Amino acid sequence: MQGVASIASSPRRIRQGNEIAALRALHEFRRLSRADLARELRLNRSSSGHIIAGLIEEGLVREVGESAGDGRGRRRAGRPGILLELVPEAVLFVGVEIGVEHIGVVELDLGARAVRSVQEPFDGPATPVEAAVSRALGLAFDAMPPDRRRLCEGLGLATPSQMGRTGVVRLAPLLGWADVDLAEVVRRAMPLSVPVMVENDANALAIGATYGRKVARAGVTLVLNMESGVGGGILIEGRLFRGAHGLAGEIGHLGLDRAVRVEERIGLERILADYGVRRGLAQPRLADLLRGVRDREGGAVEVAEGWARTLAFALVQACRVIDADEIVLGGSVAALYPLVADRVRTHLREQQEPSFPLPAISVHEDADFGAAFGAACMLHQRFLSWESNRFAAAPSPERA
Amino acid sequence: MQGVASIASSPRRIRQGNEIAALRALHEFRRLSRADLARELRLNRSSSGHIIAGLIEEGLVREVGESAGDGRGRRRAGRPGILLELVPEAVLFVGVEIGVEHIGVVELDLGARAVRSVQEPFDGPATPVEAAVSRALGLAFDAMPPDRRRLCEGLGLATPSQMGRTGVVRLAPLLGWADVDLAEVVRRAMPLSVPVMVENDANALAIGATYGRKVARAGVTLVLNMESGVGGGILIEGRLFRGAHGLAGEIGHLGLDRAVRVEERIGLERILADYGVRRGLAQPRLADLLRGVRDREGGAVEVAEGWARTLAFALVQACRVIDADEIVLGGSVAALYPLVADRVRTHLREQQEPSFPLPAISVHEDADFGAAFGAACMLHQRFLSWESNRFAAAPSPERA
DNA sequence: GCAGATATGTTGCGAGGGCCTACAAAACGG
DNA sequence: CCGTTTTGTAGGCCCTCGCAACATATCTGC
Repeated sequence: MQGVASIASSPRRIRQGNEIAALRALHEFRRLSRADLARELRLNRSSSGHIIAGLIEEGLVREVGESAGDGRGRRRAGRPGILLELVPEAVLFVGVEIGVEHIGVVELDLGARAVRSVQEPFDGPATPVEAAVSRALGLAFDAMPPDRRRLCEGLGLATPSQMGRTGVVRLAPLLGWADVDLAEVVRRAMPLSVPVMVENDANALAIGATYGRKVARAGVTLVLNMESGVGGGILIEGRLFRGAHGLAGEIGHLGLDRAVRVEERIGLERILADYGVRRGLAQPRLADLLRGVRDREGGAVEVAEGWARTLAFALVQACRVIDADEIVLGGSVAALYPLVADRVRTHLREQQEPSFPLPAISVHEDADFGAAFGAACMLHQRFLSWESNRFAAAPSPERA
Repeated sequence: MQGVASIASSPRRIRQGNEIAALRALHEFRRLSRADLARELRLNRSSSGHIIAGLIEEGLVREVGESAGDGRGRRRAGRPGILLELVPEAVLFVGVEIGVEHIGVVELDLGARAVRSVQEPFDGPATPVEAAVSRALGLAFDAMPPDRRRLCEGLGLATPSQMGRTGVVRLAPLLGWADVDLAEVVRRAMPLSVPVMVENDANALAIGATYGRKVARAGVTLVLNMESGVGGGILIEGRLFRGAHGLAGEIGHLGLDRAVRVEERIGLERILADYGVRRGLAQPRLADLLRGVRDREGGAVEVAEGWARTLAFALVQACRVIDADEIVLGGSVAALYPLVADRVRTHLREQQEPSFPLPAISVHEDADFGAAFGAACMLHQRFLSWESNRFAAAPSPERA
């Protein structure tokens, strides 16, 4: 899969490439006729029909009863096409998150929709790798009926770890892991033989928070996950940018100056502590702070203003390096953003050069299963790419 | 060239892809036999031979008199292969830099070597776009004999401008340009019809400083251009990462804190001014500072130490965002680095978390024609890619 | 010096895929 | 009701690759 060789191709790979392109187009546009598809892929109508025949045979695509119509009921002259769509229930992708305090599982269908999700409390730091993986896989597969299991086409695992491209964990301070071949541990513990991918939770969340809006959004997106720590992930043209060691986007570690890091100022713990001191509360909760800001309560407003200032600084710093045009805020602390959005924008505008375009900022809702969902999305994306193991039994036998 | 369609392929595109792969492999490894190439591209020997026959026909590849041998003279048993190489003089790429004080031109051959370079003084701020472009193209083509012109396969232009992917300049404060379709201006002024690419000078320099070591280096490289201002560019797997607006990597604009920017501390002007104050010099020169540091002269050493500290801070900040594993320092100020390399590394280690791998740092020499060279490299890279206009007259006529 | 081993380059054949053309089918418009 | 337009499908053609076989060129060991 590296460099020069990946360009070369054999006649059979043509077909594979076109099948992938067809599946992606159907995922992106939901419903297309064979003729639409031919235009989209710049193929001949007859080739399009032939490819679709194969995919229907495989059970991945089906004809929709309804006939075409131009989206808004407008019918053009001419014979209407037979609409095609992916068969959502044809395959299944499982995403698992092993967190510090909980384990989560999400099942994704071929339409990249979550069809099931479960969560359990979990004591991460007290659990060795093998036990944690075993527990997580148990939650994912034990209750799954065998005929459903057979539909599984991949498993993604997200954990708060620094890990290399191949799934070797260098360090996971929050879980007490170090130098573990996590992907290998998972593969050994898997009850079925499907592709396994592992990824840092912030990176997985970044994928999940942006996946499916458009399959490949042009531009650069920075996704933040703001809890006690502040993690992040970067997407370039819809693909995750990991950096050299999987640490790209970890803007919580940016320095405000040489002494203080961003996450020590905008993380959950710090803003709650600040709020507690200002209001004389022993155990302040985020909900209290949010209500306080909404009610323009003294103390809460100051905390929110400081948060907005520091967040803006961090975003400006990050944008100067990666020039993002979109920022997505996730994690529980992100709930603060809508309350101080204009303050953040003001600070952004003040700190950034006038000529530098400001990024669009949005909040990612429904992040409950964020990392697990993202991990499953990684396998969905993989299924619709050259790495898909639909071609595993394909031509080149000299490949390990 | 977007998303789904680029995956689709036809038998003719297979051949094109394999020709590209062959050219790239020959560029990367300099000399290969047909059998080597077949292994490299994972093709059959016979296919490899057929592709090479086509490329020889086109005049892009030739057989080398010498026979194989395993690089170090070691001959294996068996019939030795006939070595092949690119024909450097088969084509030509022109790179042009329009700077603030000079115009530069570089000619690149198919081996990505500079075969000619010219430079002229130039008054950038006083020259309107059309005149500047006309002057630059004149320098590039007026003295070029017609049969050499015909070999030209593309022109790259680097200028200190913010510009979009399509070559529209948003703003070029140093040249006084704004909202110009620079690529279009160049195309209209071109004496020949070849692909034109325009790029920000820091980005072009980044490409030039890293091009050709390996065609596609794995990992993330940050290239800095340190003069009065501090610009930068980012390469991911050997490809330029522009960001959403072409501003990625501009780490001179990073904030040291909310008030001061990095380039105000490590840029040429500032360190010379500092040095001048400390030594009571009216017009200090960089050479003096360098000598001072080498001689452990008071004042010079302090300036260098401050520079090292700030540079380290900037690099740490950038690495926390993009997780680079390699940093290349360019521009005249980079000459300071070798004198304080261990100080920089100490500061890096202190400021970065212990678990974060430090990037390798090197200095890019011979940056005289850096941006022009890089601009030419962009077209060399393009020629060895799908965008190559060798396929322009190819199948799809419905493409604009 | 010579046979065997090993690797290269070339040739002919076959398979698979997409393109082109032609044609039937299914709507719409007057 | 007929012409127009678009869709889906079938057959023939061309292209590219893989495979197997062969001639070629070198090394190795006797």
